[in-house]
Order: sequence, then structure tokens, then C-alpha cells
Amino acid sequence: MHGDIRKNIERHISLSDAEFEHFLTFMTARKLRKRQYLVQQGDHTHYSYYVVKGCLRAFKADNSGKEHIIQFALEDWWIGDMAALTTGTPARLNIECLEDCDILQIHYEDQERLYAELPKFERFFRIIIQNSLVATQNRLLSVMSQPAYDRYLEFMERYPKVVQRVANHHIASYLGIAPESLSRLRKEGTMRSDRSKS
Amino acid sequence: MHGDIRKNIERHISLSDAEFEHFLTFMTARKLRKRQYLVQQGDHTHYSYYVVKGCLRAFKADNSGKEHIIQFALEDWWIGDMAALTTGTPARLNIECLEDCDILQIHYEDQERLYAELPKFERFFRIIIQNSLVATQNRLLSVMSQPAYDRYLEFMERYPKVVQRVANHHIASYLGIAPESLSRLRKEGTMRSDRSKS
DNA sequence: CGTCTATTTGAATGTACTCAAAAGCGGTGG
DNA sequence: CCACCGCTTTTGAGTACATTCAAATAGACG
Repeated sequence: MHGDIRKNIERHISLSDAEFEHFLTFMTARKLRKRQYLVQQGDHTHYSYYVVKGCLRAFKADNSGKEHIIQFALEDWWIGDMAALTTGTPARLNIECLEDCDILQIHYEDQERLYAELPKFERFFRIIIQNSLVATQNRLLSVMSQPAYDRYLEFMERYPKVVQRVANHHIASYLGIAPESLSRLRKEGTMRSDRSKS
Repeated sequence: MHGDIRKNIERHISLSDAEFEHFLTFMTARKLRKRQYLVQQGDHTHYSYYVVKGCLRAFKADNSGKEHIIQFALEDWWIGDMAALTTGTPARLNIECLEDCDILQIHYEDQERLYAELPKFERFFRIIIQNSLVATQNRLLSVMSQPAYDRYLEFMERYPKVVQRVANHHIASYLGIAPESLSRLRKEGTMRSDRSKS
């Protein structure tokens, strides 16, 4: 199941064998090692990426050098710099492998061709993007309305698999706090639960 | 131009007269007065809304009663609670008119029918949603990486028309800061520019 | 085993917040 | 036309949460 792109597409649209084969002609496979970059800030980027296997982060380095993670991606997630892709501007984001990765990529122009030839894929990506928008809106509300500790609990609840696989300072970067702050929150958290246990 | 929904749709897809007429059969017009709600948190909501005329805000009230504005909408913007719409759950958001408004609304099921009958509308909304995702991602990065004053400047630059039309405490709520804080930032801002002028 | 990176801890700092009160502004009715 | 009322904005004082910088400890990998 994990990394099975057909099953994952068929969660939203139905696909004949021929259609799936046709879809696959647009995708190309890549293998990357941990620490390799799929996209680098400032470069031109032309691809959307599907994670067959592995773990990645999309992040922006601000002018003071701090990194802000906008998305993690595990198996069966799509990732890319959509702003750069659609506007043709240089990438805002870096996308880096946190583990060795198997990726399927599709060129932006091929994606447009895919929409033209198999309109149901326009539907598929509309749904994927829509879900992504809902998730991003929720995260924005969360950043604006909740203290860091609550956001941390929420994150662990929502993405337990990510928590298991990525370093704490990356989680801090995703939550929008300093790694030292996350360390302190975690300590206070365990102290709270210790207290409640006794 | 403003409030001309056909011109706005045709920015992304081409439309015959017949197609546009068919589209219109799915839309219904509503007039609302300032302070009226289009959606209330906790209610079931089934519509997406297009602003022909007026100004609205979409916001969430958190458990402590504070309000967090996730979106403003002026003429030609679409607004709605997408999470509630797609999952069928009660609305996370309130949507309130900040001025008297002319709205066109489409029922969620009609929107699905529209996609089926005129697939190019699936493309249209895919593009709209995609742009919205890019904007929300940028805002998230902005909240996480920039101090409040920079976010305020950015907001004024990006949405000058909103600044002219809504109260400062609403802008504060959008920026994720207290109204008192915005007041202080504005004072410091004018002091900075006074200094640079002299 | 040694090196490099991640995490934790400490101390001082800062940005934005809360609560409370004053001033400003706009609209309404006498 | 002016006086009053309600709401928005500003100002002040004290506070809290998270940050920065620096250093110590712990862990991972070759």
C-alpha cells in the first residue's frame, strides 16, 4: 500500500489499466540519498514530486538564516514548490531528503498535458490541493491561536509517524519555535504527566 | 469589471455563452446587510460564496473567545469554509459581512454537478484553490518568520484596498496580534518615517 | 574511540500580551 | 446643531512566553 501510487490515486478517482499506464508515461523515477536536495531556494523548479519511499522536508531559509519548515512528506505524499511552479519564479523553498528516498516526479508541462488528456487528473489534483489548503488553513489558525505546547501536542497527535522519523529540531522548525524552546516544552510536558500519574 | 463573475472566470478558462448561462443556473443571488452572518461556527454549511459587492471576513473564535481572521474577501473573491464543506462537519469558521454585500452562492452538491457537466470548472476551481494554497502558505511562512511590524507592512502592500475598508482591530486579528499591539506598531512606524523625512 | 551534530540547561533579553483607563470618532436623537 | 452614547483606538504599567547566546551533555556515525 505505501508507495503504491495507483491505489492512492484511486482513493479519489477511478482508473482503467490503460489510463494508469498513460499516467505513468508522464512520471519518472528518481532515487536520492539522505541530505540530497530535490529543490533549492532560488533555483528554477519544474516538478511535482510523489514520495514512494522516504521522508523529506520543504523549508524556507529567511534573511537571518533561520529555517522554517512548511511541510514534511512521507510515503504517498505529494510535495513541491507550488508558488514557483505556477508563477515560473525562482523557488521560495528548499526540499531536502531526510532519509534515502524513492521519488516519482512529473514535469509541470506534462502535468498540464495530463490534465488535457485525462481530465479526471484535474479532479484528482483539485482534491489533493484542496485537502492541502484545508490543512494549511488549520495550521495557520493553530499558529495564531494556540500556545507552542498545544501546537506540539496537536502535531504529535496528527503526525505520529513524522515524530518517530525526524529530529526534534526539525519539529521545532515546523512548529515555528526555537529548538531550545521545544526542549523545554518537552521537559515541562513530561513533568506534567509525571505529576498526573502520581 | 468588479463583480463581473464571467470576466473573472474567463481569466482562467474560456466560456461560451451557453456554458456561462448553464453555470449561472447553479448560482443564486443574495443580499446581506453589514453585520449579517453567511456562516456561523458550529452550523452546517453547504455553500461557496462569490462576492459581487461588499466586504467580508472569515474568522474563528477560539475557546478563550479571541477571534482570528483567516481571510478577508472583497469583490471577485471566493469565500467559504472549505473544511466544513468537504468533510460535512460543522463549520470551524464564522463568515460575517463587514459592509452590505451582494453575494452569489453555489451549493456544494451543485458544485459537484457543475464539475460533472462542465469539467472546465473543475479546472477553474483547481486554479482558484491552488492560488489560495500558495497565498496561505506564504502567510504561514510570514507568521512564522517575520516580526509583527514587517507582517503589517507586507499586509498593507499586498492588500491596500482591504486596509482602506476594514477597522484596525480586524487587521490586528488577521495579523495575529492584539489591537493594542497594532496601535503601538503603527505609532512606531510613523515615528520611523518621520525620522527618515527630517 | 573520536568527531560531529543534536539536545539540554542556564541567564539575560525582548516582543507582544493583559488589564485598565483615557482619548478620539461617528452616529443618533433631542 | 449640539450633546450624548457606544465603539475604536491609544496609552500606560506590569507580566509572560519564547528568544538569544553560550556552554555543557548526550547521542550517532564512521
